Amino acid sequence: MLSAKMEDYLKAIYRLQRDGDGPVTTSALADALDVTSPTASSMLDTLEERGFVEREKYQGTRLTRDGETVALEVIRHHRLLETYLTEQLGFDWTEVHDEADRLEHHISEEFERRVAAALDDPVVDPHGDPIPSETLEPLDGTPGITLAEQEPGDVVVVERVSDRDPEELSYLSKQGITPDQRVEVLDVAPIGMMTVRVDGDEVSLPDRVTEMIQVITVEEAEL
Amino acid sequence: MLSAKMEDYLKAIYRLQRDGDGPVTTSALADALDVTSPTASSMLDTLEERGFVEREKYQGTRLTRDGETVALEVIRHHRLLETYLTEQLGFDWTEVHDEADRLEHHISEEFERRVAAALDDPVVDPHGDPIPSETLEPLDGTPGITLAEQEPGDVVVVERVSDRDPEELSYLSKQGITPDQRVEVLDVAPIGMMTVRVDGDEVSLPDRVTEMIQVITVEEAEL
DNA sequence: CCTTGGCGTTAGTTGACCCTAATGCTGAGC
DNA sequence: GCTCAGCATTAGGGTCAACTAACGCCAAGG
Ligand SMILES: [Mn+2]
Ligand SMILES: [Mn+2]
Ligand SMILES: [Mn+2]
Ligand SMILES: [Mn+2]
Repeated sequence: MLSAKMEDYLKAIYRLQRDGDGPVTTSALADALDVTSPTASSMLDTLEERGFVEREKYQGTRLTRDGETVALEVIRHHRLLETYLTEQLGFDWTEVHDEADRLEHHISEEFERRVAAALDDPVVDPHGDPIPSETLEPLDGTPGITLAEQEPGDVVVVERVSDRDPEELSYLSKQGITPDQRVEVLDVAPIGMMTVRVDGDEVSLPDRVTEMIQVITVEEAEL
Repeated sequence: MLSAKMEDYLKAIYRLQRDGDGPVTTSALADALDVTSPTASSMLDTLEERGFVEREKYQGTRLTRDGETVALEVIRHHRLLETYLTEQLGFDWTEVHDEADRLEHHISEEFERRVAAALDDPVVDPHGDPIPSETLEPLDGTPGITLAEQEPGDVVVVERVSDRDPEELSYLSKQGITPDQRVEVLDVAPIGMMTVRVDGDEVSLPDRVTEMIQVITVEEAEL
């Protein structure tokens, strides 16, 4: 069987592969997982041996279909758990990430099925992230538009908010920036910052944050 | 922090200490955890070093107050999880043990609180086992009466059914032997077996099973 | 084309958790 | 009081997943 760590590696490779272009470098992976390169490198050996990744020496790593399936499975667990903790157990949706990040490795398929059923088979989690189906079909990999790309006067609707940093997430939530929220861009400062209007209030956000907020047009949102 | 294994050791020592009389022998512990004696012995060294157990060389092991607290914590997690899985997620109560046995080591205190609240702070789990309080007060250690001790003609009410063996549990459940069920002893055979009437049906059970079924008198049950 | 800095891999170490084989203790029966 | 069986501990090893230190590759700049 796979250890929790191995699942974390596969999940991280999946993300990096989706966000970047070519194969995933060892150091990017090490960075994402907060381990040293040698540690990542030797784990990659193991994962290759078991058929979850393919590597070209010095040239980076790609997931095999098996590896992608495992990654999608873990992501499904994670997002179902976040949804469940939020909607059924009353967790604040800014606080669920760590809990889901641990439990995703420890629940059974039966647990997964029951949770999905209790939630009526949801297709997105509370951050707006898509939940892989039970059959683990690959997710649509097209990047989507971010708030950072918008210009003054543009009005868009928040689709997804990254859940990487709980503090950031909590702050955004307090400012009213959550999925389905309508946002108007007021000003783009040349110092890597943007001011938007949300629910009547003005909020300023640095680029590193607006880049993590995925949006759709108002027209798309009405569908 | 404590590993899942360490928690399992402490839980096992707690049980053996409660069921037996004196300190827990290394081989009994090894048996319970399905490891060899040397393995158990060296884990006990570690647990002693960390202050969770006290040992007298060759004379056995006892939990310290800290060790008991950890054991109670894990047992609380286990029993809350079993109750939650059964009552809120629709698991069959014969199938929850393994799931709870893994998850008990991985849920946060926040998760524990939310689950307890969702269940209205239950005091017994679906097998009839008492759930330690949030403050982890020691549980009442008095043994209780078992079905095995009853004689023909006695009528009692099931209080607790052991959840150690899922198959056994499933069989008993199918026969209607669950907490709060009234049972009449019809016959005690001299070959280590007993026949009882449950809900109109006759059921025969070997001693090793009736010893694991804790009962109370009909009068006690009415309180 | 050769150097050099950065990244990747290899080698060796550690800690957790398991094993088997050998040795040490203890108490019950002679 | 001695013996010996049974249990406990010690010794020695293995695997897994992390680490640090050392070494190898490679591409960009001189
Ligand atoms: Mn998340
Ligand atoms: Mn799954
Ligand atoms: Mn149980
Ligand atoms: Mn707890």
